[in-house]
This record gives sequence, C-alpha cells and structure tokens, in this order.
Amino acid sequence: MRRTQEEAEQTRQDLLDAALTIFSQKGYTATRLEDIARASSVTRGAIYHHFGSKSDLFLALMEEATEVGNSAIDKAVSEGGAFVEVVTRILVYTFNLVEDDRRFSEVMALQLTTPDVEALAQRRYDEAQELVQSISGFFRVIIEQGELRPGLDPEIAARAFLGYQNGLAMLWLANREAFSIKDIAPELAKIFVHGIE
Amino acid sequence: MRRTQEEAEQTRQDLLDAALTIFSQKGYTATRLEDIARASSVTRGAIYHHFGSKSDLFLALMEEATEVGNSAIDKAVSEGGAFVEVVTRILVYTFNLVEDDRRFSEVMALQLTTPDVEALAQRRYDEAQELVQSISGFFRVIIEQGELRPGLDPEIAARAFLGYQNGLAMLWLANREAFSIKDIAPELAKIFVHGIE
DNA sequence: TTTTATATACATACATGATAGTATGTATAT
DNA sequence: ATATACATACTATCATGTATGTATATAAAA
Repeated sequence: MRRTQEEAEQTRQDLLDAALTIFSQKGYTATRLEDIARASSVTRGAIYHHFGSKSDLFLALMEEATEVGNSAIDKAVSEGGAFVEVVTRILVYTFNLVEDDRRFSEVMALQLTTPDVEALAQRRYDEAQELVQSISGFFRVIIEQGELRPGLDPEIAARAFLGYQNGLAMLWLANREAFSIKDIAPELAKIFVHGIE
Repeated sequence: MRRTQEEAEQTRQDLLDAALTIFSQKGYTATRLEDIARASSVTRGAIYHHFGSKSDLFLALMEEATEVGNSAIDKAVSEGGAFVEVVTRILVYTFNLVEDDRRFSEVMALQLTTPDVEALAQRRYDEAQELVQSISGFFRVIIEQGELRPGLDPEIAARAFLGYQNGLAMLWLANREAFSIKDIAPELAKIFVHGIE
C-alpha cells in the first residue's frame, strides 16, 4: 500500500483541503480527524503519518494561507496609481479572494474563531499588532501627502480598514448564499475609501 | 438542598454568566458543562435542571443578549435628529456596548463563530436576513430624502454597516488590550458615515 | 398555626458513545 | 534491503445525557 512520492504529496494536499473545509464548517474542536480522513479517502493513519497530531495539522493550514493574502496586497500595491486607487484595489482584490479562494477566506475566519489552540494565541496577537502598525504606517504617509483627510488618525484608520475587511469577509462566510461579495466589492471599497478621504 | 426561588434565579444567572465567559473563551464544543458548573459553584445537575441541555443553555444566552443590542439601537433612534446623526449614534452606542457589556459583545462574537450548533444555523440565517432587510429599509428612506449619496445601494450599505460593526467588535474582542474601542468610537463612526454620505 | 403533601433545586452515580492517540502490520516504492 | 505510506486494531480518556436520590421550600389541609 505504499504510494509514490507524488501520490503521497497529493494525499497531503487532499488532507489539507479537506481539513480546511471541515474545520471552517464545524470549528476546530468539533471536527473529527475521521471526517477529514474519510473526505480524503484515506484513514486517520495517513493524517498521523503526515502531520503527527490534530493541532499540527491545523498549524500547517495556517502557514499555507497567510502567504496567499499577502500576495494579493502586494499585487494591489505594485500596480501603482493614486493612493485611493491602491486602497480601493486592496479591498476589491481581498473581497474577490474571499469568494474565490477558500484558503484565504476560511483561514481568515478560522484565525478569528479558533480560541482553543493555545499555541496560536500569542502568535495571532503578534501578527495582528504587526499588521496594524504596517497599515497605519502606510496611511500616515498618505495623510502627510495630503491625499487623505488631514485630521485622520492613521492608527484608527488602520483598525477601521481591518475591521471592515474582516467583518465583511466573515459576514459573507457566515452566509454565502445570501449575496455575492465579489459583485458588490467595488461599491464596498468605494464606501470605505470615501470614508477616509 | 432545595434553595429558595430567589436563590435559584441567582444560580441561573450565575450559570449564564459563567457560560458566556467560557463559551467565548473556548468555543462551544470545547466548553465542558463541568467547567461552567464549577465556575458557578454547582454541579452539572443544576445546568440540566435549569436548561435541559448544552445547546439549550447556549440558546438561552443568545436570547438574553439580543435584547440588549436592540435597546441600544432603539435609544439611538429615539433621540432623533438628522439621519446621519442617528447612524453615527448607533455605531457609537454599539461600540461602547462592545467594551462595556460582555453579554452583547461576546454573544455577537459567538454568533459569528459557533458553526456547530445545528439548531442555530437556520435561525441565525433568518435573523441575519431580517436584519439586513430592516437596515437597508432604513437606509432607503434616508437616500430618498436626499440625506445620503443618491447612487448608493441601500442593501450594500446595510451589509457594509453590519460588516463594519461586527468586524470592529471582533477585532477588539480578539485583542482587547491593544486599544479601547470606546475611545475611538466617534472617529470610527465618522469614517463610516462619511463613507455613505 | 401546625401538620402534611408535594413540587422543586439541585447532587450523585452511572451508562453510553465518541475521539485522540498509539502500536503494529503490510505492501511497495526506492 | 529497507524505508515509506499508509491501514488496522486497540486503548484510554472524557463528556453528554439520564436516572435517581434527597433535602427543603412552598402550598394545602386540618
């Protein structure tokens, strides 16, 4: 029953895919490794072979998807243009990613909604702080350049940005059939950007 | 060991308080009724006596806090003034509630982050739809009266509003020590309202 | 008012099922 | 020849729910 290296890598990916789906449907604790294994047409043995434990499987998931989100922001920034256009694009790309890329959106939700994995708590805290700093630095420059309302506090704007982004992503995730976040992404972005300019 | 009616009501409240704390710390599934009981200095017997089951205890929590949130909105509306001021006040009052009233904020988070309780799924879906309808109806009137940007789609604005509100509440809950949402509430409200006007 | 009956507010003990982890087996790629 | 990629079987733990016990508040009767 030994598979080739390629096949093994494939089952690893299958397991990660299934884990993402089921973790985000049921939450971390309520997810049984049996479910993940069955959805991948293997047994729990495969999971313990590839990941060692339930929490390590979860951590592996987090690793993978953080990169996807960052690349979207990089893309929006690299395309240049006026600042407001950049912020608009970041929001639009992000909202599109939410609907198109399960990894991004579901991991985003899981990060906000999985309080149990102890090892994650501190790391999540640090990353959030870092993100706020980075975004408010970004805003600060723009405000100084006069492209945004002068009285605007860059840190508050950064938190508003993150709250808006995460909140809408979570609303859509909690209720996907109700609307298409992709369709209204430009209008949503417009509302926020208009709010800070 | 029978307590008086007053005492019984007190333990009921104690149980609800403890349940809120622990559910929002560990999530629904990871929370053991034993934890809740112990935190209230009773046994699980008391829980089954008062609530019947774990999910019913959770549902009872939801009931309680929905009212708190609604009363804040009612207050903001009843104080009158221009619609823009009303929307601003709703946001400010809500953000204040997030920091001041555990019931409100933690239940709000739990509603977004508890995918496991089957009985809740449909109900949550319905309530969300209802809320969007009610808020977009509100916005529609304001737009028709010319107090908001004419091209604005009321339903999109409603989703933007809810996303902003929930997202910021969750960001603060995920990281309470990082900032005071009360302190920046007026500025946050200003950003959103400016975005739609 | 005292006595009696009963419902209440839990505690205790138990049954049941589920699930994470482990130990081991095995076919086959390398 | 051996390490790998799993499957299978087993163990141990743990958490709901339930069944039952019990002391006492409260209502009813005398």
